[in-house]
Amino acid sequence: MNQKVRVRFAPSPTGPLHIGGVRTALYNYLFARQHGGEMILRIEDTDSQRFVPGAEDYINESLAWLGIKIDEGVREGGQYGPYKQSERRDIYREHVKMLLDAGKAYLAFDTPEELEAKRQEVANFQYDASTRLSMRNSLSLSADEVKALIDNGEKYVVRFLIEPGRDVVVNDLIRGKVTINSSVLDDKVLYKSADDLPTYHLANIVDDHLMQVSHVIRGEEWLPSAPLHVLLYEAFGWTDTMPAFVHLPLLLKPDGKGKLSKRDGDRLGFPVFPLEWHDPKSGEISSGYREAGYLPQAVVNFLALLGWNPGDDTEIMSMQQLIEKFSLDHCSKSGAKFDFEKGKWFNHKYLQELDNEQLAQLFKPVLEANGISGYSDQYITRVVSMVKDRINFVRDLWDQAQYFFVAPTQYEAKAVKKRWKEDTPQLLNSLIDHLNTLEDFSCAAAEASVIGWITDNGYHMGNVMNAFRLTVVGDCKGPHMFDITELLGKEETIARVRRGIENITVE
RNA sequence: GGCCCAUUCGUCUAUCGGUUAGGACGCAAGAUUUUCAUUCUUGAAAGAGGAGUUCGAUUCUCCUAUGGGCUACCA
Repeated sequence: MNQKVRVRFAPSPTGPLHIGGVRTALYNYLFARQHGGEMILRIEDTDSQRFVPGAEDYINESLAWLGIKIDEGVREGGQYGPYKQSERRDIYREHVKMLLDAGKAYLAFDTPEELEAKRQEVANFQYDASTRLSMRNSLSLSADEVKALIDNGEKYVVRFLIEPGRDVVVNDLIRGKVTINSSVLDDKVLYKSADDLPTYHLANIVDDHLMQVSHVIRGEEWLPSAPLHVLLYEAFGWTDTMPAFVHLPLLLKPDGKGKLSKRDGDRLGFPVFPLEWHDPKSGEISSGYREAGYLPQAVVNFLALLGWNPGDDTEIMSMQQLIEKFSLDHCSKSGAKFDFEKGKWFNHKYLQELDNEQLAQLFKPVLEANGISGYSDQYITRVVSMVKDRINFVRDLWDQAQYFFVAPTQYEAKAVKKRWKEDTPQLLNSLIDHLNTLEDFSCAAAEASVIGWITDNGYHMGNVMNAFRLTVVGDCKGPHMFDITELLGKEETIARVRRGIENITVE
């Protein structure tokens, strides 16, 4: 590859960035970084009807959260700007004129209503070589008629004139050669006079060319229009510098059919957006990975492996490692069903790699939300160190560790039934007596002493320890018992055992 | 309907003509543990179907089936 690698991520600000879009951005980023190239963020706001306020900020914030860095864009600047298509009208007008002058495009005056009527009337109607002469356009109308229409202020569109009967070849880097006959393509609308804006197809080609994009890496939904894009490069005479095309397989619904959509998240209970999104119009809130407790590195790692693999069994990879290992050769061709369970596992793995101190800091807001305050960082850090291996999300820490902050007031029914026998209160009372004699309440000392006491008296280890745990924790679960009591301290431990004896009753 | 793309365990995937078809998630069992979880070990689990090409096909070709995408003055 002698050309400088320049890729772009070109979302449309019509709503929150979809997780599939995030993956496309990620692959672009990995590819660019690996080749020492540049990554452009271009805002494709050519549909004035669907523009959503806040969507652009959302895109920026999402990419930043995930660690996908942009080299050129609206915020970052760059020498090929503007990077927002609505600010490039002059450029598009100029290029539309080039095609018009070369006879490779024409004006069409058919109204949306007329087109709709035509589609009703003719099955599989397509605006192409076989039908264009029967429509109202600069090919079927005389020059005078066209001029009159324009002078009269009639709205028109510019359509690309497609020559039928040609096999157009798209050389896709992960699929190989894809051939489509130009006869199945329609004369696509390139520009709309109504809002003085191009459509995706024109803007895309012009911008990619002007911004010197070397590789167009996008979703598979664009594959059918790739031949059109090739034809457009030809029409402009840019074939020599045409970028390479890469169409990524889609992210599919975990269960049913079709590609992953906004609704699936709500339906199946997992986010499909990187960040929580508040829809400005409907007020509807869609959950995001960040708010659901995911670490950005986990999301990146998980997403990277949905459609690509490193060629070996490595699964846990940092962004840097992904950049080093990424390869188009190892991208799969078929769509990947979204496996939320595996996503959880990745988050679990990444959580384990965090320092206890870092995790403690993440835990603090959760504690506060549960009305807990006044604990030292050391205390929280020790709690975290004991329970971290059993969590998938930061918020799970509360379920696993709340007894370190609040004494149990309820006792798990199943555990009580299994572990609370008639002689348990009596047993625990003598345990209290023994605990009271302890000078050293540290884990090792307390454990040695209590176990000695149990064996000396011939008690059953399981009976004593489980009942003990039940009173202190509220359930028969949790880390090593004497680690808990050491942190809780002698007084609190004994108080809890006492309370347990008073409150636990067998049905 | 038309056009295009795809098809290996339930899921994500490895294999680039010769393998006991490998790994991971999930699931199951066992070990460890005073509990739960972690961890460890083990197990069940796949080449859509049919024709070719070949000494030999999961791998190459074709057909069928199935899945997906596109078919807008949306991207």
